[in-house]
Amino acid sequence: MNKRTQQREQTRIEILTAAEHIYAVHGFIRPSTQMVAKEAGVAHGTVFLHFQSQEKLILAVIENLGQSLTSQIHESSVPGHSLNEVLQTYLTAIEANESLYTHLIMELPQLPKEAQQTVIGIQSVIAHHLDQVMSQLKKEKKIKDLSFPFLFNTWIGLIHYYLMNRRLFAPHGSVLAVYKDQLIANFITLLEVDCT
Amino acid sequence: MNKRTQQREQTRIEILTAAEHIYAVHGFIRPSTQMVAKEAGVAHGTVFLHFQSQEKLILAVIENLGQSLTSQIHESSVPGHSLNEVLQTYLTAIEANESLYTHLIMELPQLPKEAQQTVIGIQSVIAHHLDQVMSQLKKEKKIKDLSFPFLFNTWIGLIHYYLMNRRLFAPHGSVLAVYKDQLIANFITLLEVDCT
DNA sequence: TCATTTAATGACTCCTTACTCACTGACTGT
DNA sequence: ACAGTCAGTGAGTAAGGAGTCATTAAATGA
Repeated sequence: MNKRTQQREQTRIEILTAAEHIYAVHGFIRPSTQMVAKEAGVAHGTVFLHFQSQEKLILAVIENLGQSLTSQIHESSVPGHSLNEVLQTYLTAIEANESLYTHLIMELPQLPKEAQQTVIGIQSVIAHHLDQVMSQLKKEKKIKDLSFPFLFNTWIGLIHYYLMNRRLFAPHGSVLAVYKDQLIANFITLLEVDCT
Repeated sequence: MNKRTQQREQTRIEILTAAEHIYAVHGFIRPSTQMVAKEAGVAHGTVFLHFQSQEKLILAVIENLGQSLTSQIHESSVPGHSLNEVLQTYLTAIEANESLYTHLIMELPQLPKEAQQTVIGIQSVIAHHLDQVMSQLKKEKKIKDLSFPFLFNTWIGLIHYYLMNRRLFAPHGSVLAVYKDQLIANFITLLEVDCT
Protein backbone atom coordinates (compact mmCIF):
# COMPACT_ATOMS: atom_id res chain seq x y z
CA MET A 1 0.00 0.00 0.00
CA ASN A 2 1.53 3.30 -1.09
CA LYS A 3 1.71 6.59 0.77
CA ARG A 4 -1.20 8.14 -1.11
CA THR A 5 -3.83 5.50 -0.35
CA GLN A 6 -2.52 5.25 3.18
CA GLN A 7 -3.06 8.99 3.64
CA ARG A 8 -6.50 8.73 2.06
CA GLU A 9 -7.54 5.93 4.41
CA GLN A 10 -6.19 7.94 7.35
CA THR A 11 -8.29 10.97 6.40
CA ARG A 12 -11.39 8.81 5.98
CA ILE A 13 -10.94 7.47 9.49
CA GLU A 14 -10.37 10.96 10.87
CA ILE A 15 -13.66 12.14 9.37
CA LEU A 16 -15.53 9.08 10.64
CA THR A 17 -14.12 9.48 14.13
CA ALA A 18 -14.89 13.20 14.16
CA ALA A 19 -18.46 12.43 13.06
CA GLU A 20 -18.80 9.89 15.87
CA HIS A 21 -17.71 12.47 18.44
CA ILE A 22 -19.96 15.18 17.08
CA TYR A 23 -22.99 12.90 16.73
CA ALA A 24 -22.45 11.45 20.21
CA VAL A 25 -22.68 14.96 21.66
CA HIS A 26 -25.21 16.71 19.41
CA GLY A 27 -27.18 13.87 17.83
CA PHE A 28 -27.31 12.97 14.16
CA ILE A 29 -29.72 15.58 12.88
CA ARG A 30 -28.57 18.96 14.18
CA PRO A 31 -24.85 19.08 13.35
CA SER A 32 -23.86 20.30 9.88
CA THR A 33 -21.28 18.65 7.68
CA GLN A 34 -19.26 21.87 8.20
CA MET A 35 -19.07 21.05 11.90
CA VAL A 36 -17.83 17.52 11.22
CA ALA A 37 -15.21 18.83 8.79
CA LYS A 38 -13.98 21.33 11.37
CA GLU A 39 -13.76 18.65 14.08
CA ALA A 40 -11.84 16.40 11.70
CA GLY A 41 -9.54 19.26 10.74
CA VAL A 42 -10.26 18.97 7.02
CA ALA A 43 -11.95 21.19 4.43
CA HIS A 44 -15.69 21.00 3.98
CA GLY A 45 -15.37 19.50 0.52
CA THR A 46 -13.16 16.67 1.78
CA VAL A 47 -16.09 15.18 3.64
CA PHE A 48 -17.89 14.68 0.32
CA LEU A 49 -14.78 13.24 -1.25
CA HIS A 50 -14.99 10.34 1.20
CA PHE A 51 -18.76 10.07 1.68
CA GLN A 52 -21.17 10.68 -1.18
CA SER A 53 -23.60 12.59 1.04
CA GLN A 54 -24.41 13.51 4.62
CA GLU A 55 -26.79 10.57 4.74
CA LYS A 56 -24.07 8.12 3.74
CA LEU A 57 -21.79 9.53 6.44
CA ILE A 58 -24.47 9.14 9.10
CA LEU A 59 -25.15 5.59 7.93
CA ALA A 60 -21.44 4.73 8.09
CA VAL A 61 -21.28 5.89 11.71
CA ILE A 62 -24.42 3.93 12.62
CA GLU A 63 -23.22 0.84 10.78
CA ASN A 64 -19.98 1.04 12.79
CA LEU A 65 -21.90 1.28 16.05
CA GLY A 66 -24.06 -1.71 15.14
CA GLN A 67 -20.98 -3.81 14.36
CA SER A 68 -19.31 -2.76 17.57
CA LEU A 69 -22.32 -3.59 19.74
CA THR A 70 -23.23 -6.94 18.21
CA SER A 71 -19.64 -8.15 18.25
CA GLN A 72 -19.23 -7.13 21.90
CA ILE A 73 -22.41 -8.99 22.84
CA HIS A 74 -21.42 -12.06 20.88
CA GLU A 75 -17.91 -12.19 22.29
CA SER A 76 -18.94 -12.06 25.92
CA SER A 77 -21.87 -14.45 25.54
CA VAL A 78 -21.23 -17.94 26.76
CA PRO A 79 -23.87 -20.69 26.45
CA GLY A 80 -25.22 -21.41 29.93
CA HIS A 81 -25.14 -17.79 31.09
CA SER A 82 -27.54 -16.86 33.87
CA LEU A 83 -30.27 -14.25 33.32
CA ASN A 84 -28.20 -11.80 35.34
CA GLU A 85 -25.19 -12.37 33.11
CA VAL A 86 -27.13 -11.95 29.87
CA LEU A 87 -28.61 -8.64 31.04
CA GLN A 88 -25.19 -7.53 32.26
CA THR A 89 -23.57 -8.30 28.92
CA TYR A 90 -26.16 -6.26 27.09
CA LEU A 91 -25.88 -3.22 29.34
CA THR A 92 -22.08 -3.28 29.39
CA ALA A 93 -22.00 -3.23 25.59
CA ILE A 94 -24.38 -0.27 25.45
CA GLU A 95 -22.58 1.56 28.24
CA ALA A 96 -19.43 1.69 26.10
CA ASN A 97 -21.39 3.58 23.42
CA GLU A 98 -24.06 5.12 25.59
CA SER A 99 -24.29 8.59 24.12
CA LEU A 100 -24.25 7.58 20.47
CA TYR A 101 -26.68 4.70 21.01
CA THR A 102 -29.07 6.97 22.89
CA HIS A 103 -29.17 9.46 20.04
CA LEU A 104 -29.68 6.59 17.60
CA ILE A 105 -32.79 5.27 19.32
CA MET A 106 -34.23 8.73 19.95
CA GLU A 107 -33.78 10.11 16.44
CA LEU A 108 -34.48 6.82 14.66
CA PRO A 109 -37.67 7.95 12.89
CA GLN A 110 -35.83 10.95 11.45
CA LEU A 111 -32.96 8.79 10.20
CA PRO A 112 -32.79 6.82 6.93
CA LYS A 113 -34.55 3.47 7.06
CA GLU A 114 -31.27 1.58 6.83
CA ALA A 115 -30.64 2.80 10.40
CA GLN A 116 -33.78 1.01 11.53
CA GLN A 117 -32.35 -2.25 10.21
CA THR A 118 -29.25 -1.74 12.34
CA VAL A 119 -31.31 -1.21 15.49
CA ILE A 120 -33.43 -4.27 14.68
CA GLY A 121 -30.22 -6.23 14.25
CA ILE A 122 -28.94 -5.21 17.68
CA GLN A 123 -32.23 -6.05 19.34
CA SER A 124 -32.44 -9.43 17.62
CA VAL A 125 -29.13 -10.44 19.12
CA ILE A 126 -30.16 -9.62 22.67
CA ALA A 127 -33.68 -11.04 22.13
CA HIS A 128 -32.20 -14.35 21.08
CA HIS A 129 -29.98 -14.65 24.15
CA LEU A 130 -32.71 -13.51 26.51
CA ASP A 131 -35.31 -15.89 25.09
CA GLN A 132 -32.89 -18.76 25.52
CA VAL A 133 -32.38 -18.23 29.25
CA MET A 134 -35.92 -17.04 30.04
CA SER A 135 -37.77 -19.97 28.52
CA GLN A 136 -35.60 -22.30 30.58
CA LEU A 137 -36.42 -20.39 33.79
CA LYS A 138 -40.11 -20.44 32.91
CA LYS A 139 -40.04 -24.22 32.61
CA GLU A 140 -38.45 -24.42 36.03
CA LYS A 141 -41.25 -22.15 37.37
CA LYS A 142 -38.64 -19.72 38.64
CA ILE A 143 -40.02 -16.70 36.79
CA LYS A 144 -43.55 -15.64 35.92
CA ASP A 145 -45.11 -17.19 32.87
CA LEU A 146 -45.69 -14.06 30.77
CA SER A 147 -45.21 -13.87 27.00
CA PHE A 148 -41.61 -13.31 25.94
CA PRO A 149 -42.38 -10.27 23.76
CA PHE A 150 -43.99 -8.50 26.71
CA LEU A 151 -41.05 -9.21 29.02
CA PHE A 152 -38.57 -8.22 26.33
CA ASN A 153 -40.39 -4.95 25.62
CA THR A 154 -40.60 -4.17 29.32
CA TRP A 155 -36.85 -4.62 29.67
CA ILE A 156 -35.92 -2.66 26.55
CA GLY A 157 -38.48 0.01 27.40
CA LEU A 158 -37.01 0.41 30.88
CA ILE A 159 -33.44 0.70 29.61
CA HIS A 160 -34.39 3.10 26.81
CA TYR A 161 -36.33 5.23 29.30
CA TYR A 162 -33.24 5.61 31.48
CA LEU A 163 -31.11 6.33 28.42
CA MET A 164 -33.52 8.93 27.08
CA ASN A 165 -33.52 10.68 30.43
CA ARG A 166 -29.84 10.17 31.09
CA ARG A 167 -29.14 13.86 31.65
CA LEU A 168 -31.84 13.82 34.35
CA PHE A 169 -30.71 10.62 36.06
CA ALA A 170 -26.95 11.17 35.68
CA PRO A 171 -26.24 14.77 34.72
CA HIS A 172 -22.52 14.42 34.07
CA GLY A 173 -21.69 10.90 33.07
CA SER A 174 -23.11 7.52 32.18
CA VAL A 175 -26.57 6.53 33.46
CA LEU A 176 -25.79 2.89 33.02
CA ALA A 177 -22.61 3.16 35.07
CA VAL A 178 -24.77 4.41 37.95
CA TYR A 179 -27.97 2.36 37.53
CA LYS A 180 -26.94 -0.79 35.67
CA ASP A 181 -26.77 -3.16 38.64
CA GLN A 182 -29.80 -1.71 40.33
CA LEU A 183 -31.88 -2.02 37.15
CA ILE A 184 -30.89 -5.63 36.62
CA ALA A 185 -31.56 -6.57 40.25
CA ASN A 186 -34.94 -4.87 40.33
CA PHE A 187 -36.00 -6.28 36.98
CA ILE A 188 -35.15 -9.81 38.09
CA THR A 189 -37.08 -9.33 41.33
CA LEU A 190 -40.04 -8.27 39.23
CA LEU A 191 -39.85 -11.47 37.18
CA GLU A 192 -39.39 -13.82 40.11
CA VAL A 193 -42.16 -16.00 41.47
CA ASP A 194 -41.76 -15.46 45.20
CA CYS A 195 -44.10 -15.77 48.16
CA THR A 196 -42.58 -13.68 50.94
CA MET B 1 -66.99 41.37 21.55
CA ASN B 2 -67.00 42.91 18.09
CA LYS B 3 -66.72 41.22 14.73
CA ARG B 4 -63.04 42.08 14.30
CA THR B 5 -61.74 40.52 17.50
CA GLN B 6 -64.07 37.57 16.95
CA GLN B 7 -62.56 37.01 13.51
CA ARG B 8 -59.07 37.41 14.93
CA GLU B 9 -59.70 34.83 17.63
CA GLN B 10 -61.19 32.48 15.03
CA THR B 11 -58.07 32.73 12.86
CA ARG B 12 -55.83 32.13 15.86
CA ILE B 13 -57.69 28.94 16.64
CA GLU B 14 -57.55 27.82 13.01
CA ILE B 15 -53.77 28.20 12.99
CA LEU B 16 -53.41 26.38 16.30
CA THR B 17 -55.63 23.52 15.16
CA ALA B 18 -53.80 23.28 11.85
CA ALA B 19 -50.49 23.17 13.73
CA GLU B 20 -51.83 20.38 15.95
CA HIS B 21 -52.79 18.31 12.90
CA ILE B 22 -49.50 18.89 11.12
CA TYR B 23 -47.38 18.23 14.22
CA ALA B 24 -49.38 15.12 15.07
CA VAL B 25 -48.54 13.69 11.65
CA HIS B 26 -45.02 14.99 10.98
CA GLY B 27 -43.64 15.85 14.41
CA PHE B 28 -42.68 19.28 15.70
CA ILE B 29 -39.31 19.73 14.06
CA ARG B 30 -39.69 18.88 10.39
CA PRO B 31 -42.74 20.86 9.25
CA SER B 32 -42.20 24.46 8.16
CA THR B 33 -44.38 27.37 9.20
CA GLN B 34 -45.39 27.55 5.51
CA MET B 35 -46.92 24.09 5.84
CA VAL B 36 -48.90 25.13 8.90
CA ALA B 37 -50.13 28.29 7.16
CA LYS B 38 -51.25 26.26 4.15
CA GLU B 39 -53.10 23.75 6.34
CA ALA B 40 -54.80 26.61 8.18
CA GLY B 41 -55.69 28.30 4.88
CA VAL B 42 -54.02 31.60 5.77
CA ALA B 43 -51.04 33.53 4.41
CA HIS B 44 -47.60 32.70 5.73
CA GLY B 45 -47.29 36.08 7.41
CA THR B 46 -50.51 35.57 9.33
CA VAL B 47 -48.91 32.86 11.42
CA PHE B 48 -46.44 35.43 12.77
CA LEU B 49 -49.21 37.90 13.39
CA HIS B 50 -50.65 35.48 15.97
CA PHE B 51 -47.49 33.82 17.26
CA GLN B 52 -44.24 35.75 17.69
CA SER B 53 -42.14 32.89 16.36
CA GLN B 54 -42.23 29.23 15.34
CA GLU B 55 -41.03 28.34 18.83
CA LYS B 56 -43.95 30.14 20.45
CA LEU B 57 -46.38 28.32 18.16
CA ILE B 58 -44.90 24.95 19.05
CA LEU B 59 -45.03 25.82 22.74
CA ALA B 60 -48.68 26.87 22.44
CA VAL B 61 -49.57 23.50 20.91
CA ILE B 62 -47.65 21.63 23.60
CA GLU B 63 -49.15 23.74 26.38
CA ASN B 64 -52.59 22.89 25.00
CA LEU B 65 -51.80 19.19 25.00
CA GLY B 66 -50.54 19.35 28.59
CA GLN B 67 -53.73 21.08 29.74
CA SER B 68 -55.89 18.58 27.90
CA LEU B 69 -54.09 15.55 29.35
CA THR B 70 -53.88 16.68 32.96
CA SER B 71 -57.50 17.80 33.05
CA GLN B 72 -58.65 14.49 31.56
CA ILE B 73 -56.67 12.57 34.15
CA HIS B 74 -57.93 14.73 36.99
CA GLU B 75 -61.56 14.51 35.91
CA SER B 76 -61.72 10.74 35.69
CA SER B 77 -59.73 10.16 38.88
CA VAL B 78 -61.79 9.22 41.88
CA PRO B 79 -60.19 8.64 45.30
CA GLY B 80 -60.27 4.93 46.01
CA HIS B 81 -59.56 3.86 42.44
CA SER B 82 -57.97 0.46 41.98
CA LEU B 83 -54.51 0.11 40.37
CA ASN B 84 -56.20 -1.13 37.22
CA GLU B 85 -58.41 1.96 37.10
CA VAL B 86 -55.54 4.39 37.61
CA LEU B 87 -53.50 2.83 34.79
CA GLN B 88 -56.61 2.76 32.60
CA THR B 89 -57.29 6.45 33.20
CA TYR B 90 -53.74 7.36 32.21
CA LEU B 91 -53.72 5.32 29.02
CA THR B 92 -57.16 6.50 27.95
CA ALA B 93 -56.07 10.12 28.27
CA ILE B 94 -52.94 9.49 26.19
CA GLU B 95 -54.82 7.43 23.62
CA ALA B 96 -56.97 10.48 22.80
CA ASN B 97 -53.79 12.39 21.87
CA GLU B 98 -51.58 9.48 20.99
CA SER B 99 -49.83 10.80 17.91
CA LEU B 100 -49.06 14.27 19.24
CA TYR B 101 -47.96 12.96 22.64
CA THR B 102 -45.66 10.43 20.99
CA HIS B 103 -43.92 13.11 18.95
CA LEU B 104 -43.62 15.23 22.09
CA ILE B 105 -41.76 12.59 24.08
CA MET B 106 -39.58 11.55 21.15
CA GLU B 107 -38.47 15.01 20.08
CA LEU B 108 -38.30 16.45 23.59
CA PRO B 109 -34.55 17.11 23.65
CA GLN B 110 -34.83 19.08 20.41
CA LEU B 111 -37.70 21.18 21.75
CA PRO B 112 -37.47 24.32 23.93
CA LYS B 113 -36.98 23.59 27.61
CA GLU B 114 -40.46 24.87 28.47
CA ALA B 115 -41.74 21.73 26.73
CA GLN B 116 -39.83 19.65 29.24
CA GLN B 117 -41.73 21.33 32.05
CA THR B 118 -45.02 20.33 30.42
CA VAL B 119 -43.97 16.69 30.21
CA ILE B 120 -42.80 16.74 33.81
CA GLY B 121 -46.16 18.19 34.79
CA ILE B 122 -48.05 15.37 33.06
CA GLN B 123 -45.86 12.73 34.68
CA SER B 124 -46.22 14.28 38.11
CA VAL B 125 -49.98 13.93 37.92
CA ILE B 126 -49.87 10.24 37.08
CA ALA B 127 -47.01 9.61 39.53
CA HIS B 128 -49.08 11.07 42.34
CA HIS B 129 -52.11 8.89 41.62
CA LEU B 130 -50.01 5.78 41.11
CA ASP B 131 -48.01 6.29 44.29
CA GLN B 132 -51.22 6.63 46.27
CA VAL B 133 -52.65 3.29 45.20
CA MET B 134 -49.34 1.41 45.04
CA SER B 135 -48.15 2.24 48.56
CA GLN B 136 -51.48 0.98 49.88
CA LEU B 137 -51.10 -2.32 47.97
CA LYS B 138 -47.53 -2.66 49.23
CA LYS B 139 -48.71 -2.37 52.83
CA GLU B 140 -51.25 -5.11 52.18
CA LYS B 141 -48.42 -7.24 50.71
CA LYS B 142 -50.36 -7.63 47.47
CA ILE B 143 -47.59 -6.31 45.24
CA LYS B 144 -43.81 -6.62 45.39
CA ASP B 145 -41.98 -4.23 47.64
CA LEU B 146 -39.83 -2.42 45.08
CA SER B 147 -39.06 1.31 45.17
CA PHE B 148 -41.79 3.46 43.66
CA PRO B 149 -39.46 5.29 41.25
CA PHE B 150 -38.35 1.99 39.74
CA LEU B 151 -41.90 0.75 39.29
CA PHE B 152 -43.00 4.09 37.89
CA ASN B 153 -40.12 4.19 35.41
CA THR B 154 -40.79 0.62 34.34
CA TRP B 155 -44.41 1.49 33.60
CA ILE B 156 -43.68 4.74 31.78
CA GLY B 157 -40.79 3.13 29.93
CA LEU B 158 -43.03 0.29 28.75
CA ILE B 159 -45.76 2.66 27.53
CA HIS B 160 -43.29 4.99 25.85
CA TYR B 161 -41.64 2.03 24.14
CA TYR B 162 -44.94 0.96 22.63
CA LEU B 163 -45.71 4.55 21.62
CA MET B 164 -42.31 5.06 20.02
CA ASN B 165 -42.76 1.88 18.01
CA ARG B 166 -46.45 2.42 17.31
CA ARG B 167 -46.07 2.14 13.55
CA LEU B 168 -44.47 -1.26 14.11
CA PHE B 169 -47.02 -2.55 16.63
CA ALA B 170 -50.11 -0.99 15.03
CA PRO B 171 -49.32 0.18 11.49
CA HIS B 172 -52.58 1.98 10.79
CA GLY B 173 -54.13 3.19 14.00
CA SER B 174 -53.66 3.55 17.72
CA VAL B 175 -51.25 1.23 19.55
CA LEU B 176 -52.98 1.87 22.80
CA ALA B 177 -56.39 0.96 21.39
CA VAL B 178 -54.92 -2.45 20.54
CA TYR B 179 -52.56 -3.10 23.47
CA LYS B 180 -53.92 -1.03 26.36
CA ASP B 181 -55.75 -3.78 28.25
CA GLN B 182 -53.06 -6.35 27.60
CA LEU B 183 -50.32 -4.00 28.84
CA ILE B 184 -52.21 -3.20 32.04
CA ALA B 185 -53.00 -6.85 32.74
CA ASN B 186 -49.43 -8.00 32.13
CA PHE B 187 -47.93 -5.18 34.15
CA ILE B 188 -50.17 -5.97 37.12
CA THR B 189 -49.24 -9.65 36.89
CA LEU B 190 -45.61 -8.60 37.00
CA LEU B 191 -46.19 -6.62 40.20
CA GLU B 192 -48.25 -9.24 41.97
CA VAL B 193 -46.89 -11.42 44.73
CA ASP B 194 -48.25 -14.82 43.73
CA CYS B 195 -47.18 -18.38 44.52
CA THR B 196 -48.65 -20.53 41.74
C1' DT C 1 13.79 14.62 -13.95
C1' DC C 2 9.30 15.62 -15.28
C1' DA C 3 4.62 14.39 -16.96
C1' DT C 4 0.69 12.39 -14.84
C1' DT C 5 -2.33 11.29 -11.27
C1' DT C 6 -5.10 12.35 -7.40
C1' DA C 7 -6.11 13.92 -2.41
C1' DA C 8 -7.39 18.03 -0.64
C1' DT C 9 -9.09 22.77 -0.72
C1' DG C 10 -12.58 26.42 -0.08
C1' DA C 11 -15.13 29.76 -2.66
C1' DC C 12 -19.30 29.26 -4.92
C1' DT C 13 -24.14 27.84 -6.22
C1' DC C 14 -28.58 26.49 -5.10
C1' DC C 15 -32.11 25.73 -1.98
C1' DT C 16 -34.89 25.93 2.04
C1' DT C 17 -36.87 28.43 5.75
C1' DA C 18 -37.93 31.81 9.43
C1' DC C 19 -39.34 36.18 9.71
C1' DT C 20 -40.56 41.29 7.86
C1' DC C 21 -43.11 45.00 6.00
C1' DA C 22 -45.45 47.98 2.68
C1' DC C 23 -49.89 47.49 1.14
C1' DT C 24 -55.04 46.20 0.81
C1' DG C 25 -59.60 46.26 2.11
C1' DA C 26 -63.04 45.20 5.58
C1' DC C 27 -64.80 46.86 9.86
C1' DT C 28 -65.51 50.55 13.57
C1' DG C 29 -67.01 54.74 15.94
C1' DT C 30 -68.62 59.20 15.27
C1' DA D 1 -70.88 58.78 5.33
C1' DC D 2 -66.24 58.65 6.09
C1' DA D 3 -61.71 58.96 8.42
C1' DG D 4 -59.18 55.88 11.13
C1' DT D 5 -57.91 51.31 12.57
C1' DC D 6 -56.30 46.87 12.13
C1' DA D 7 -56.47 41.79 10.45
C1' DG D 8 -54.59 39.74 6.73
C1' DT D 9 -51.46 39.35 2.56
C1' DG D 10 -47.47 37.61 0.05
C1' DA D 11 -43.34 39.18 -2.19
C1' DG D 12 -39.02 40.05 -0.30
C1' DT D 13 -34.79 39.52 2.90
C1' DA D 14 -31.29 37.26 5.39
C1' DA D 15 -29.19 33.23 7.24
C1' DG D 16 -27.60 28.74 7.06
C1' DG D 17 -26.51 24.46 5.08
C1' DA D 18 -25.68 20.61 1.43
C1' DG D 19 -23.17 19.59 -2.27
C1' DT D 20 -19.88 21.16 -6.54
C1' DC D 21 -15.77 22.14 -9.04
C1' DA D 22 -11.79 24.70 -10.76
C1' DT D 23 -7.46 24.91 -8.69
C1' DT D 24 -3.32 23.48 -5.93
C1' DA D 25 0.37 20.73 -4.56
C1' DA D 26 2.14 16.41 -3.20
C1' DA D 27 3.11 11.77 -4.64
C1' DT D 28 4.06 8.42 -8.28
C1' DG D 29 6.33 6.04 -11.95
C1' DA D 30 8.69 6.01 -16.31
